[in-house]
Amino acid sequence: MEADIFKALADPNRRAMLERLASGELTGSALGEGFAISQPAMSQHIAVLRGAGLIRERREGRSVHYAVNPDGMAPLHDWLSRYQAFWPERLGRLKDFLKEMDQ
Amino acid sequence: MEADIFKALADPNRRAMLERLASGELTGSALGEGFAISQPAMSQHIAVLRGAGLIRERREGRSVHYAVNPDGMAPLHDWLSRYQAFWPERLGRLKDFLKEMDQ
DNA sequence: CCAACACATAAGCCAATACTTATGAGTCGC
DNA sequence: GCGACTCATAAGTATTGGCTTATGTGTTGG
Repeated sequence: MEADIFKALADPNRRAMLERLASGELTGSALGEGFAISQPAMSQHIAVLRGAGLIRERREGRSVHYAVNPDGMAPLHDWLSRYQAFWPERLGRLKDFLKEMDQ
Repeated sequence: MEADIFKALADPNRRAMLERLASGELTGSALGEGFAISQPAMSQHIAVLRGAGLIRERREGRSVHYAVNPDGMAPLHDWLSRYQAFWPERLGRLKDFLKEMDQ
């Protein structure tokens, strides 16, 4: 699981795809625009991201709408939290951020 | 930078090494114990982790002590925070954690 | 129906990478 | 100084991974 996530994120194209999806749901062809790779390459990347649980898909007619999976990054976050002890100053900044959010 | 981190973390052996180092500083040979790979392989993995800024080293005599770099994971954390909007419930748990820390 | 469309799968190719053995460079104890 | 020790580097090999072209599967509109 965790390993699949790290592997999926190791590729810059896949990270870029995720970042585009972070702005909202997109169909496969819409997501592919701006990438200098073929449609099959995109499809394969999507398969990897889905295999890692990072995206969800919703078929609608002949197109498929992809979106970021709400808690797909959770295992990564959990893994990363093991190292929070190493950056107390960042915790402070995060605290400020959360305080702001409360208002 | 960011790309180097993701690439470094894509390998399970390197992640395991980091997790061992999270418990505290270790020399190269001590870090290598329990891994079924050769010493040069370990050394190469270490070079990748250092290249990604994830570990620091301290020479002491003929051995080298490796440790997690305090803010090496910061770029990863920053990247990940872009997706925090997708897990509000996790933010809640984190808030509780920080509140506990204050006491 | 049938042609165009949207996406997935197959198969092959090439580059990146993780591993090996062999060796190098520096340090320590005797 | 010399052998043992710790780690790094070199060079070669085998696997992995991302890309391509070609093709398959399902959907839609005329």
